[in-house]
Amino acid sequence: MRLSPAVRLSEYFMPTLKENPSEAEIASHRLMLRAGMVRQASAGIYSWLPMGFRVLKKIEQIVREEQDAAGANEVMMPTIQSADLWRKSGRYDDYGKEMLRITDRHDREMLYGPTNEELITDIFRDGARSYKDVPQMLYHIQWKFRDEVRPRFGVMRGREFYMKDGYSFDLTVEDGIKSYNKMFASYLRTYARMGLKVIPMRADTGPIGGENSHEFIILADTGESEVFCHSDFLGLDPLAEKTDYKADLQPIVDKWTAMYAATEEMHDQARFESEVPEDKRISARGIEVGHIFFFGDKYSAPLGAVVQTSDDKQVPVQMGSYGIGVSRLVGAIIEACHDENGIIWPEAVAPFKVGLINLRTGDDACDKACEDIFAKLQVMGVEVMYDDRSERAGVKFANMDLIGLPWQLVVGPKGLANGVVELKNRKSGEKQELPLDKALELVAG
RNA sequence: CGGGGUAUGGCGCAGUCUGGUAGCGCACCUGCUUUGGGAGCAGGGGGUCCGAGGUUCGAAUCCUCGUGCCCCGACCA
Repeated sequence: MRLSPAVRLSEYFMPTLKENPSEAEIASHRLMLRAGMVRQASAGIYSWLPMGFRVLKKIEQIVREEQDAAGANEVMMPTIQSADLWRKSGRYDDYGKEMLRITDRHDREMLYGPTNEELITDIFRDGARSYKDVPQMLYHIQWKFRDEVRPRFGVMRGREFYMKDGYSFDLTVEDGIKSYNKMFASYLRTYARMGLKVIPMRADTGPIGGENSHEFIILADTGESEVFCHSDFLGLDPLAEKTDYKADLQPIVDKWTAMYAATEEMHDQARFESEVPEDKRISARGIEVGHIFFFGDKYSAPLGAVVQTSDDKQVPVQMGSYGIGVSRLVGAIIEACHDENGIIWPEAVAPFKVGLINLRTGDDACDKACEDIFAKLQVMGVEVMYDDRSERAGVKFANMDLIGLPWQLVVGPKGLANGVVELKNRKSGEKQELPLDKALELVAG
């Protein structure tokens, strides 16, 4: 999907709010409403307005690229599923009220999918017969619905949410772990590309048990749960070297699981203190932005997803599932990246890279200079939002800080008279007056 | 699902106790003056006061029953 490379604010739909809506408690929820990214449709259900939708699509695209790079194949499954499938896995009765159940005109029982293990297993079972059909990894990015008792925190804990979920299919447990490791490595890259510091933490595997389940957590003051980890995690960079998915990825997994990291539920204070030197101990708030899980034949066995081995046996495939909360990430990134004035987008997910501010719309020199810059940025392939409205300077500055584009290019009559424009970096707050060419160069870099 | 709040114009709120036919700030529209960090003056538009019953000459206000939304907890991507 191609996003519009440039917009004029006078023609855009970005209803910003000066005051905080009373229903929004945490920063990301407040800022998303104030910046005109989303509007609540009902509890835990949101409409995505143009700018919020752009960010959602950018995150989705990064997820997609990294899934593809790891060798997963994209599919698209429906939001509405049949109850029959869920009866086979036994989850139709287990899932409880969180599952939104629907009856169609023929009184057939349907449901709005809260997840897709059953459907994907059914699809795989239908299309794979032989050990030669594995390994296989399938993923899709789709809306899901869980009828949470208490939705909150805006899009971070909505009832309807956009999620990437992937599934791996292998012949043996050993191969299954290899697939798990691929996803582990690709997740590290995915979050790093979004400008996030992510820490994999051993997750509670529940009744199934086993070592192979990790939650991917980012640190943010307003995070939902308490986490404990070694501070050296923050110095690791998953993008420092290329990830070779054909190679053995166990060293990468080992490197990222060697140091102590645990959520509240899994935390062991004694171990924490013995394994991590005092000055390296981080105890902070975290937000879960992904979860990976190897669960063997839990679904393949009851649903009959078997393949034939080279010695003529039928064996259920070994499966894993891998989730990334795409819509949740929009909120999570804001939680990790904002200040008192508004959002501070990491460049990779920013709705636009540059905000072009015309300080005096209607002034010939300013209008002409801005139109020229607006056109040049498009030629350079730099996504730009041009504030061409006849608002006062203060309004434009405040608005641009609120929506948090990485760069603000400010064009006013005073600067133009001296042959300069002002370039402000939203993150550092640093402002510099530069000749236009120089400013464009910096922005493009 | 337990506990607590709240519902008045697009947003934030007052008015409810003590009933008399709705108000303030922001936003919006028009005009003039302004113009480098959320302008000033003047004029203007917009509200079934969450819903349904009831009490009353009269209900945003009192009573009853619903509903939406938010917060804390338990639960979760």
